[in-house]
Amino acid sequence: MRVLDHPLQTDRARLLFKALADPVRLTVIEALAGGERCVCDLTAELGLAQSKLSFHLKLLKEAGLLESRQEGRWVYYRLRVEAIQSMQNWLAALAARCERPASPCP
Amino acid sequence: MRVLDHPLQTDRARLLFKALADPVRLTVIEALAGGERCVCDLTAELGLAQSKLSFHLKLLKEAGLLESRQEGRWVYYRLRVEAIQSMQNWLAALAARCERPASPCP
DNA sequence: AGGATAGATCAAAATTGGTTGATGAATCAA
DNA sequence: TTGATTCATCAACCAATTTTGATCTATCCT
Repeated sequence: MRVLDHPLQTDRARLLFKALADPVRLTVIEALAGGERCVCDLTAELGLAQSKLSFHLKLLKEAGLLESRQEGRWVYYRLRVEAIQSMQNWLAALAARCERPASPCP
Repeated sequence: MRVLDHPLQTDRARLLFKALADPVRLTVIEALAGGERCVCDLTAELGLAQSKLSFHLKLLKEAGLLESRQEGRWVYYRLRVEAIQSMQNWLAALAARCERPASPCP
């Protein structure tokens, strides 16, 4: 991995972390871990105002954590497992760098 | 895992994600992935105002991502790999739930 | 002791984020 | 076509975070 690749990767990771840094969005994520759901379903189950849920769904989608498909009047959202894997990979790379032999002897 | 355990775990994860959801803090994290550093070192290397860096270091430490030790006038910060592992674990659990056989047949 | 340096803390200003209620677009059913 | 339903969008408001510059504490050196 070149050094200059890193900032981009990191910024992408940052957007993913930011997307998960909110209680409402985490609730949505956990609800969707069980599988695809339509918006009205989520609204009811989570007891959220419709515009509020819509706001967070959009944000999660833009971050790459969700994808959606329309079916008639309904819109179904689901988790993108690849996004979760990206985060895992980023964290794994970070952890790996921490395990390094440490700096040259003093 | 009981259902009621979950909110706590999730909220802890949320705080970690939040801590990583900032460009300055990610820069700090990456700098510390190379090993322990003193504050003045980081200030110089990252070109940050001292109070600004101090603010973010405190936040990262409170989130459990960093720990520090004082040596004379200097304070050294380092990454807590356990925190990174916590995040990895949380994500792995989430990903595992996504792989489920999906809901009962329709 | 006196001066210099490292770092933490604080309050005010600036910025960013989230919520709310209203409105709009698309789909469907009658 | 009309009315109902689902969802997205918008602007105004409110709340949380971040930045900045100043001040404070502790440690060290002379």
